Amino acid sequence: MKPTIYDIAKLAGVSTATVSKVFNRTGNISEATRSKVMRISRELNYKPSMVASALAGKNTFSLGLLIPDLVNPFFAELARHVEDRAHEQGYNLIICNTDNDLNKETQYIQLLRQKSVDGILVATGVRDDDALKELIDQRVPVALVAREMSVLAVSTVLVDDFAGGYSAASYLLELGHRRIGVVAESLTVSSSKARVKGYRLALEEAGLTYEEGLLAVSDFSVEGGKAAAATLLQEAPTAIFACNDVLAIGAMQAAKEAGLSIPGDLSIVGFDNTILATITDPPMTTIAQPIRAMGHQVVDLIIREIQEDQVIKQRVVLLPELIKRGSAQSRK
Amino acid sequence: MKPTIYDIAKLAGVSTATVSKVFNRTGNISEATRSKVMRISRELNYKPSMVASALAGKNTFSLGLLIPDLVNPFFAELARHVEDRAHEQGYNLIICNTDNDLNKETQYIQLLRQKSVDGILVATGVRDDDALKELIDQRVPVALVAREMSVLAVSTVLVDDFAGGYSAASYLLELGHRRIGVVAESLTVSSSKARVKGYRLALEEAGLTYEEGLLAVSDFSVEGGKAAAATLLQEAPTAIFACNDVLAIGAMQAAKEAGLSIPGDLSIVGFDNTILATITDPPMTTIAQPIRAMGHQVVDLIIREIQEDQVIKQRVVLLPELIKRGSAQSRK
DNA sequence: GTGAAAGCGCTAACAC
DNA sequence: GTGTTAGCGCTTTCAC
Repeated sequence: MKPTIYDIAKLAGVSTATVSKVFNRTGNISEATRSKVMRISRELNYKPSMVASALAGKNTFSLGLLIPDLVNPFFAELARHVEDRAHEQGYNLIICNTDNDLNKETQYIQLLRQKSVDGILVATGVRDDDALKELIDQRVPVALVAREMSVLAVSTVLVDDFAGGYSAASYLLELGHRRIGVVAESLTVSSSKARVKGYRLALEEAGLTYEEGLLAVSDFSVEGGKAAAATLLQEAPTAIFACNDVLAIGAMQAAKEAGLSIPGDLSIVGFDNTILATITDPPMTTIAQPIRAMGHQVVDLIIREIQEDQVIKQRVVLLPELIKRGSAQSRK
Repeated sequence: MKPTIYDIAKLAGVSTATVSKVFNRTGNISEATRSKVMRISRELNYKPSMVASALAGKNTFSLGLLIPDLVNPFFAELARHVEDRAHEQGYNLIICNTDNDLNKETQYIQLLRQKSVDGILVATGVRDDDALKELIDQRVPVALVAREMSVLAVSTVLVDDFAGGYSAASYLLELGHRRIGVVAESLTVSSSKARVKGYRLALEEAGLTYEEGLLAVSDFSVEGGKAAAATLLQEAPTAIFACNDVLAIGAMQAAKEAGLSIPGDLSIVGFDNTILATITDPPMTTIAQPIRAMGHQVVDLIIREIQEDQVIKQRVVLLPELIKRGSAQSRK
């Protein structure tokens, strides 16, 4: 049987309160009893049960992370950095893949609450999420990352998607492109929408009119991106801005299949700067999100909310950065 | 304040035992009281606390998953499928990235135990792991996935790595290649070692001698694979078998940098069949692991161990499959 | 079919 | 500096 605090107390000849205090470094304990308790604990290989401790009023030291899909390298990288930071701070991460499905999201939130996680990190793009609102009403620590929910007072860490879209389009414009297609993920996802808006503004500032025909919407997959880009190609663009690296890869494939060389015949700019962008041929020019920084910041934010009871919510907007590699060049 | 079982009991005019029974569908409860309890619960939005329930002797319904790194698409995909299956069965997943670092692994195992997870899934390649042995001694449900530990009696799900290496090399041999390099991940990782052994046997069966010079060891990264392949190239191989897709991508990059065309001048075969293999140019010929099946099976295995107290441990070996795409062809 | 009560392992007043 | 004790929210045995 696993030893409990009682076993340690008995063997060390002290009370459970004392044992508890040495493990929590609370109260005032003499060095002598402290080391005795520690010795006995080590001998019995005693480790305090976090579930008992949680029930007795302390934290569970676990965080929930709601993301669409780990297979998406952007979210895998985000999850990795979130987990790293959480672990550094003594928290564990419960991962929940929602596929941006409202039902799944609601279900997971429910579960996480029953498990009494200390906070919930939300990176899924579901809009209009009552379960989320409820959480916030009930003062459960929540923070958004890489997504937005303007109506809610909730701490948020994201990249300036609008600026990213703007900068992608501006760069392409600078290179002399005039017919620039855009392949977007579902426009119901806030980040995707903002990127397209940024793109649109850059075009309009350059005196071009935004054409519906140059926008193709896709689900999140290489195949989707490929199909979307293929339809776009009929409009004879000289460049394509894809709202994430996965879609950009689809676009690259579509171009190759259409016999177009990249960047010779078609320039492509992606978004995210995941591992994917480094392995394409040519390497992908893309808008980098500071994924690591986002992960760290959002964890720090939520932990502050957990520990202090009256914090000022904040919205951290990080700036994306254009990474020039080989998939975009001057228009011939 | 969140409602507790006492609140429900009081309002429903029954005892807490009764409420507990209706939520657990145990004992015999009249339809009348059942529905009354349910109604009140719904009105108060009552959800049983899993931490209290766990302390009172039930499961926590959470599993730990130890993996090297979520950024590695193979493990991201594995984690996704594991999470899916776990969720289907009512379990949550706590993800732990160990970077194959023994210290981190030990630390995580410790933490997971303190959190009283119901079982621990191990996909990291750390050898000789005392913490793991201890777990098994203490009858904590443990299962290995995509890794091996022959000395231990522990349920395992993996692919036949040896057969995979053999089949990769055989295919290349069949295509007429005679000088086949191999780039491996650290040979301390069981799966990697087995793949190289399979490769070696295929060579020897074909009457070739295994040359040390044709083996390059790399860390797990595109750059590592690239560097390893670059040294290999000096031995003028006509084909390279890379022990995973990430390394294969590195090899493709090295080849291109050396002015070699793929598959014209150099054939390349990878391993894993992650999303990466589909996006290279040319698409990568690789050995597919049935990642989804592995994830599902290992979850089912561990849940059986959790629920039944006397189970026969088993070792499930799935067969890898050669996926022919464009990165390997007949030797000219 | 339902309830009383002990107990899961720990924490935090409060008393000494 | 250390101990007593009353919970935390639930499960479960046993009695009715």
